[in-house]
Amino acid sequence: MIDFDKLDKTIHERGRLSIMTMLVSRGEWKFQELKDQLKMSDGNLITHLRSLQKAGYVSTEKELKGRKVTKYLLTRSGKKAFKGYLRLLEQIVTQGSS
Amino acid sequence: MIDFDKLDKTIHERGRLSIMTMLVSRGEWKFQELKDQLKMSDGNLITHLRSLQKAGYVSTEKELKGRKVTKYLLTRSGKKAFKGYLRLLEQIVTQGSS
DNA sequence: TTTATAACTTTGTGATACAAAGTTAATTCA
DNA sequence: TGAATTAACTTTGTATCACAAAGTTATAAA
Repeated sequence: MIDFDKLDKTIHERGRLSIMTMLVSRGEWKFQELKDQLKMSDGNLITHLRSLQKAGYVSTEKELKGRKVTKYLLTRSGKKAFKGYLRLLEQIVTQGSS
Repeated sequence: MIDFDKLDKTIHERGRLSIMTMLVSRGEWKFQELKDQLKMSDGNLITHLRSLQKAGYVSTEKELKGRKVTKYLLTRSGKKAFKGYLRLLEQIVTQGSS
């Protein structure tokens, strides 16, 4: 039996899942890029990013030169948590396809 | 890019995802069996089952003889929707593992 | 006919997704 | 220089929803 208690709720929510998937597929994303790709409102996006930061999954880098730009990236812990999440997805896919 | 808009919210929620995964792995489940396996309260379980029924994903069978027992099973449409959902999960897993 | 059980329904609470509008700081342009 | 623009927020309000707990109904066993 799959242990659904282990399903990470922070990652599982659609908005944050899409963010995590982007961050894992490419190292860094600017706030604006995430917003454009994911078509979220500022408020919604920042709130999800804050949840992910609060969970320790995401960190930021500010560009000191030029325009005010914030880049978001996965932490080591974020990568690990996402890997664990993916393992659970795999179990679901496997069980659902058998 | 994965289209997260296509992610079926009815299925994606943890409780209902666990129900759907059970139903696809074995044809029929009694209410009591689901409750025992998933450790949900009556109210929570029935509410999720109702949502799934409302979406047309789940149907019921009542035993006419003996005790009052209700069995739950996937509809054709539920199987199809779940397959679509799994395809999206596969995309996430693939993208996340590359 | 009392008791027990399955399958509900109802109600209340707390969490949260999301949009919209407002704020702040820095940069560019007139 | 200062007005306008832009990025990155914060705040606020709403609507949804997960979940638990307690109450209801119908059936069956004792």
